[in-house]
Amino acid sequence: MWSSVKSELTRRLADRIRNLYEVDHDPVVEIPPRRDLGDIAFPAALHLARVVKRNPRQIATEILEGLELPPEVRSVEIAGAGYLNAFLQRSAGAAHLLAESAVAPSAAGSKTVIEHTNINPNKAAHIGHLRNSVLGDILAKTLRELGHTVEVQNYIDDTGVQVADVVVGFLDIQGLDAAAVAAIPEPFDYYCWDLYSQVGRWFEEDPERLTLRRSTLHELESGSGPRADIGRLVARRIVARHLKTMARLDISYDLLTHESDILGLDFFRQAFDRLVASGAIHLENSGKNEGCWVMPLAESEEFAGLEDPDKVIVRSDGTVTYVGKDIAYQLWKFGLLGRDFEYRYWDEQELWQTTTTDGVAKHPSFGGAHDVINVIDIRQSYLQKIVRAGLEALGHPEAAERSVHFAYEMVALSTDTARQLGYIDDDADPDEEGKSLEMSGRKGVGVKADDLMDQLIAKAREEIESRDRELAADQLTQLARDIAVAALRFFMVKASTHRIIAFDFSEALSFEGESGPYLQYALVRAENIRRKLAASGLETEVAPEIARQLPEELWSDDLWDLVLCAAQIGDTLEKAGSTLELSLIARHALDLAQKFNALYHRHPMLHEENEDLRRVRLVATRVFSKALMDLARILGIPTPDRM
RNA sequence: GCGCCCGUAGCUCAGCUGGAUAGAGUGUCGGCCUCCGAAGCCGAAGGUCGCAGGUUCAAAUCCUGCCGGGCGCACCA
Repeated sequence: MWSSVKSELTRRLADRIRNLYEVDHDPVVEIPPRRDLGDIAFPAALHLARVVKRNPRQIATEILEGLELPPEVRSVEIAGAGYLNAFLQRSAGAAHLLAESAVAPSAAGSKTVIEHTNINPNKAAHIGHLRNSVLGDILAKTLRELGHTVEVQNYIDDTGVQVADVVVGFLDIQGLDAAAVAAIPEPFDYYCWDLYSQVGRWFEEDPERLTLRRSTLHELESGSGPRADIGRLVARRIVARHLKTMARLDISYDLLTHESDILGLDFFRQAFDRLVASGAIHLENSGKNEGCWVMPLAESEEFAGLEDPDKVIVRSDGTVTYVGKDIAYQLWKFGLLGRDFEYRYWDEQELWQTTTTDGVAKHPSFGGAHDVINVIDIRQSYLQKIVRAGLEALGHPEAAERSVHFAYEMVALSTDTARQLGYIDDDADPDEEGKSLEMSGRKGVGVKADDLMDQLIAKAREEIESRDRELAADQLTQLARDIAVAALRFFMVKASTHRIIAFDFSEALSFEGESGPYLQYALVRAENIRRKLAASGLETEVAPEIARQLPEELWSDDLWDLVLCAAQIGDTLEKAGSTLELSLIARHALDLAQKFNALYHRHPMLHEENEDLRRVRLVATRVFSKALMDLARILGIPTPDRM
């Protein structure tokens, strides 16, 4: 009803304006700041003042005169400088929201591939990775809600430099063989976290040692030899850990795609031949890129001003850069490569993954997307542009157009947190005061995702226990987890994508104010009211037909404001989906919860004698719960009924 | 050097395609648990919207130029 009444009013207004002034005007829709001003505002008269050369209020009067109102609209008034403000039928509007969801799938079901997480399989996941995974997961849920078919892929860079470095650590520093690496106890990803930063220092001590990285990288790419064996082992063990970490946050995937399979199945060779044939890349015969296959970017406006106008796709030693492999992968995602992976099911992890040779005959169909969204931090914008340029060069401008880079800013550590963890000395340079510290897997600087989860769960448990909730042990465990998940996911999604998050322990561990638990608490209260109503033998539900008949004047502005806020969640999801600004969903959820919590103290239900008034309040509460449950589901925030 | 992002209350941030008294959270101070759960609510204090121009009936919002901070421009990803 919300969107239909908006568009109907807009249409009638546009008609009226055309008849009156013979101009085509597309009326802007706004929401007035207060309910006493109205529910939908049209500043059309203000915009027309210049064209029509008349006082806005006068124009508004002329438009309003003879404007036929849709049945959902009670009245339209002129306000302020010349706003046309519509007031909706409140009982009817609320009844409508009781009967139907405020979210209507709009997409036609076309397939979207979302790539997210993509953590290098050589160390534990840290909170920066969590931002990626949480955003990717919420994006997938949002698009599904809007009617898209979504396939989530987690790309495993198991043949890259980062894995190579850990292999060097095991083999050349620690002198371990594959069996010994396999025998290292869990948490294996924590072990590698330390080893990886150790390798970095080891290389710095003697740059000659970098030849070991090079030869390891070669072996990883060819897939045979002791270094390749250890590489595979490391990648598999780490990925298993990452999946477990993500599962704690209810994040899962449809498919793991391995870079090694892109190489093993000659995906890159396929793409390479086409890149050469199309002239998109050429072999450099001189200069600093001598012996490399490069993609010239100088002519493209998008890449203007680069220090080096060429991007290396194949290194002089014959190995392929990440971008090269990613072009092949991107082609496959669109079904444009002309070949497919083999697939097998990873039983322990319960998900499909690509493979090179031992695939099974029966598997779901993967790839072949209409749209592709890559969730990757903003620092990789340059590389993502090159991937798009590659698609374009290969004659797929439409695929390039539908390749979206969902870029988000980094997670850094706040000064306080960095100091707590010992990354900054207490007597550090005063100039550094107040500056956040960038995390670095290479340097071993960061907060591990599992550590944060553990702390959140412990804190939640403490909070619950302090309240004497009389829960069984397993209920307490479950609830502590639910609250921790809510806190963490909300923390990651409430920030705008273009903002750097300065991660601060005290802020992340707060369950008050703008937090996930705040949302849960509002829902718990709403549910609790219904339990109490039931216990008193009162009705806990109002049928839409009854709600429609409730006296209009019982709707106070504040109660109606909550309903109107709930009516708009569909708009927010649409906007979040189209702009990739998922924080809008979090903000809207907060807005709902804040409004409800405020009403909660002003409009008691149990002790209200007037049956109709009680019903109006119950309707508002039900509409609120439904809307916030919808948003919580999309945000991946669990909704316990007690806490 | 070129490109992108940020600069709004002590701190962390909202503020949508210009529009109705610049809003939250947190912190500080003061209230509210014989009354549907105080992880909550109510109130107070707190802002030259980085600076300077410009466009406009109207600018935190658009344009230009500065200043301050961050990031990118690898044979790492």
